[in-house]
Amino acid sequence: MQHLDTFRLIEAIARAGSIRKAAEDSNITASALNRRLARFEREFGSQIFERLPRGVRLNPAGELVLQHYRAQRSDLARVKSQVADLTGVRRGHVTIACSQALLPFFLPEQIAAYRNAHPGVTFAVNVRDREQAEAELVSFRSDLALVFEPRVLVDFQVLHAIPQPVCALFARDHPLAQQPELRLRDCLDHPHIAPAHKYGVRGLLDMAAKRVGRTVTPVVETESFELIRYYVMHERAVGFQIPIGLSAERDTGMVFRPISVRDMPPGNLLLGQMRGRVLSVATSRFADQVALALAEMSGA
Amino acid sequence: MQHLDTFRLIEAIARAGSIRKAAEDSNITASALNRRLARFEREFGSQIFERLPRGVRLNPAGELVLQHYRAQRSDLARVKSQVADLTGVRRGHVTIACSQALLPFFLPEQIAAYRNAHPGVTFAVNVRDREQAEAELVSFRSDLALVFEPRVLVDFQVLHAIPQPVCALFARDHPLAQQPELRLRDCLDHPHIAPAHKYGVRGLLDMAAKRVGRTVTPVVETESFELIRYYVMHERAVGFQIPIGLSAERDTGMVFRPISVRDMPPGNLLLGQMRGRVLSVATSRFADQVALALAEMSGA
DNA sequence: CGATCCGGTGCATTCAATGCACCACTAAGG
DNA sequence: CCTTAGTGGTGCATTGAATGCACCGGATCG
Repeated sequence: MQHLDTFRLIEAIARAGSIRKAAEDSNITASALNRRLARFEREFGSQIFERLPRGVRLNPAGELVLQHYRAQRSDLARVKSQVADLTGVRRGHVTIACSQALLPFFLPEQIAAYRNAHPGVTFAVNVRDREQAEAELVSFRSDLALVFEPRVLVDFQVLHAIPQPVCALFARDHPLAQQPELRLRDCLDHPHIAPAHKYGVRGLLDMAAKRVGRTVTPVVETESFELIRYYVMHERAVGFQIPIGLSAERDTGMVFRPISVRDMPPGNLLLGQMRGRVLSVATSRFADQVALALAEMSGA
Repeated sequence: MQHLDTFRLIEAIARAGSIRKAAEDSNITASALNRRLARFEREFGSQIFERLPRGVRLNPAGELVLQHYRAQRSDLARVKSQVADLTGVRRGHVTIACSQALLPFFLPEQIAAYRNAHPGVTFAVNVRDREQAEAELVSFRSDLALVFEPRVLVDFQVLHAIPQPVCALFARDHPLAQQPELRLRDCLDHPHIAPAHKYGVRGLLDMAAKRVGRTVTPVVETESFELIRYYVMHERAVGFQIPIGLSAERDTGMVFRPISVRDMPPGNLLLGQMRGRVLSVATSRFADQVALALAEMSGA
C-alpha cells in the first residue's frame, strides 16, 4: 500500500500549502517528500501543483487527482468491510456528519443499539452545519449525513426523510405552557433564545416571522442547541429546536410544543450519502437501521 | 504506481491459476511473486486466493478486490483523460465492444470522423456477441458496448437505442427483389443463410418463424455476417442482417429489404456503458457522437 | 514409488528511496 | 539596497526493502 502512502503525503502537501511544512508534519525530510511528489507527477504525466514563490498550490489537475484517490480510498474501505463480512467477522467503521439536534438523544441511542449487535463496528461522529455536512460527503470524510433542512442538494442522495416541526421550548411554569395552540407571534412576544442563521431551525423561523411581518430578535443568539436547552430553565425565555433533539422524560422541568403549522411548515430531517457511492456493509446496515428508526418515529 | 503493478501481477495469478505460471508470464521469479502476493494479503488483512494442491484460485474476497482495482484503474484512466483535456492536449483511448454489424460501415466511419477532429485519441474495437459485451463492460475491459438485442440488462446502462428491423438480403436479380412487401415465409421458402443462435438477428428470426409455425433451416449457418453478405452474391440464397450492417452503395449487386413488421417486430440496437461508471472525456464525447449519428439514422 | 508439479522460505545481492548538505531564487523588511 | 527567512530543487552517500537463487515439504498423477 505504498501507493496510498504517497497519496497521504500529497494530501498533506495540499493541506500545508508547502512541501517543507508538509514534510515536517509527516516526519520526513523535505527532500524525500519533494522527490515523492516529483516522481508521482512524472509517472502521472502532469504536474498537480502550481509552484508559487511562497509554496505550492493544487492546480485543477491536482483537484481531480485528489478526488480520485479519496474515492479510491473509500472504495477500498468498502471492499475491506465486505471481505470482513465474508469472513464472518463483523467489523467496520462508520463516519457520520450530523446536526446538533441528533447528539443528545437520537444518535447515542442508535449507535449504542448498533454496537450492541455488532461490537466490532466503530463510529466517528462529526458535528457539522448543513453546508459543511455536504462538503464532508463529497470529500469522503464522512460516509453519512443526518441534517436538518440542508441547502444544496447536488451530490446529496437522500436515503430517508422525515418532517420535523420546529418546536418552542420553555420552563414548565412558563405562561405559554397554558396555551392550547402555540402561535409564532406568542413566542416572539416573549424573550427568546435562537440559533445562529446558518442553522435550519433559524432559517425557518426567519422565513415564518417575515411572513407575518415580524422579525426574530433573540436576547441570546448561539451556535449551541445545548445552551438553548439549558438556558430556558434559567431565564423565562423561549427556545427553539426540532423534536428529535428534545426529550420530555430526560429534560424534566422543561416542556416543548410544536409551533402551529398555520405559522410554520415543518422542515425536513434528511439522512443522506454521497450520490452514486457504494457504502461499506457496516455503513449501509447502520443507515438502514437509522432509516427504520426515523420511519417509526414519524409514524408514531 | 508500484501499487497498480502489484495488481497487474495479481491479475496474472488469477488468470494463470498458479503463481509459478504467472511469474513466468510476467518475467519474474516465482519467489518474488509469491512474496508480493503474501505481502499484499498481509497488508490487505485477508487471503484473496485459495491455496489448492495444483495451484491457487481466487476466493470471494479476491473477486471483490479484483473488481475494486479494475474500477480504480479505469477511474484513473478517466482522471488522466480529463487532465489531458485540461492541458489542452486532447488525448485518450476508447475501447468498444460491438456486434459484427457495426464493423463494415458504421464504426469505421464514426471512428474516422472522431479521429479527424481529435487525432490524439486512439481506439480499440473488440468484436463480441451480446453476452460477452456486457461481461466486457463489467470487468472494465471495454468502455462502451454497441450491440443488437442484448439479453441481460443488469449493469448495462443504455445511452441510446434505435430500432433496427431485420432485413433480408439477396442478389439484385433474385426473384424476391420483385416482391412489393417482403414476408418472412417467402424468405424461408428460398434457401437461406443464417447467423448462429447466439446472435440477436437469429433470435428474432427463430421467434418469428415459430409464431407462423415454421422453423429456420439454413443451408449455411455461420458466425460471420461478412460471410453472409458475400455468400448471397454466389448462391441464389437469402441472407439476414440489420440495416446498419448493410450498404446499398458499397455492396453493389446485392439488395436488402426489411422483413414486414407484420411478421417480425424490429429489434433494438443499444449503445451502453457499465452502470454508474464515469467515462473518460474522450469516451464520453465519442459516445455522444455515436448517439447523435444513431439518432439521425433512425430519424432519416 | 518415482516424477513432477505446487506454494513457501532462508540467504546473499542490488537498486530505489531516503537523509544530509547545499544551491538558486523570491518576498519581505528594515 | 542589502539582509533574512522562507521556498523548491539537486548531488551524494547510505540503508533497507524487493529480488533472484537454491532448496524444502507436500500433493498428485502415471
